[in-house]
Amino acid sequence: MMDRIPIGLELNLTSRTVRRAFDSALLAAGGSLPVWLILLSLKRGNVDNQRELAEAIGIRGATLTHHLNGLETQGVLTRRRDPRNRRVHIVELTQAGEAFFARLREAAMVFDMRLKVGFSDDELSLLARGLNQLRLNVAGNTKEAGKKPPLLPDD
Amino acid sequence: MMDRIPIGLELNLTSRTVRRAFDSALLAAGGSLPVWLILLSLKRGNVDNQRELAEAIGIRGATLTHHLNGLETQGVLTRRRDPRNRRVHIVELTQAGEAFFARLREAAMVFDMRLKVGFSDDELSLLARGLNQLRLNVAGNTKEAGKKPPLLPDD
DNA sequence: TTCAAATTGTTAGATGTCAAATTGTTTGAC
DNA sequence: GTCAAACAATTTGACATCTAACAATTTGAA
Repeated sequence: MMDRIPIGLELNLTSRTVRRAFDSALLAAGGSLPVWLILLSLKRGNVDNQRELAEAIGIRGATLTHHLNGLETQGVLTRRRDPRNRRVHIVELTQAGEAFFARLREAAMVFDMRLKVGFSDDELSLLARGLNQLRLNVAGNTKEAGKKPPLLPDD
Repeated sequence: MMDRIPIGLELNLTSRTVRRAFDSALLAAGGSLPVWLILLSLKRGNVDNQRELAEAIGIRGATLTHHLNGLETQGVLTRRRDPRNRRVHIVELTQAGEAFFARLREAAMVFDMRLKVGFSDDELSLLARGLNQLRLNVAGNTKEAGKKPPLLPDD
């Protein structure tokens, strides 16, 4: 009812602020946000190719290529053609890459603790669900917009 | 308790996805996200100088200067020195700028409706408060981290 | 078998963003 | 009055990101 700042603006400002703080924390460990996201996704092993990797972290394939070039030059990872499908590049961490990942993970874990201050488990879940709904609402197909179960009980 | 995706990753992915969709909507109206944020903040009239304007929309002063240069070249706005404090630039929309703003506002309002689908007023408030808390948690001074009132009633 | 369409990744060119250094202005201490 | 410090904005040089166009490969249908 009351006039509210559009949720999109709120999201944008929060994301920029949090990202800047996180980036600064990673910088102290020699990394950056996109690099961390790439290494984390690779270690999780739940992506099969660069297209999926790029989508998982919210960047375009071209941008991913750019970062992979840099990381390969630094000796953090290697790329080789998948013999079973030569369109695909198999991306693998080197030993140095593993050590680098461990260092960044330290910084990321510390930051995550700081970010969650003041949130209960339920509140965190709810926030995550809200964010997820925003994402669904702008997804290409309008199928998932306006999901079934309300986020809060309907008293 | 259960393993959860870090809220920072969730925030990052959501923000990128939503931003891309919004940017695309603004592009159809001849604008972009940073341009829209600048014009909106100027129209609201709650910032006194470029430093405050940049902070309000979450970019750095240098980035703002860059956009203002472009907008001034396009004839959307003018800059002149404040005679009472010649360090300050007074930024004003031209008539063409007002028309441009009106066009972008149309697109922004349509998008905001789409983004809010499935959210009740209370849910939207809660989401905004959660985002605000994240912002406080990474703010330079740790004073506001871990605020008093819980986001959800403590049953 | 062959070839058009789909898929994967890269390149090229443009824009958005930032930190650091710089220019001009104001403020405050003396 | 003078000058150092703070302040507002700009410039510079670097990265991050995007879209569009492209090259190589795979797939599927005739």
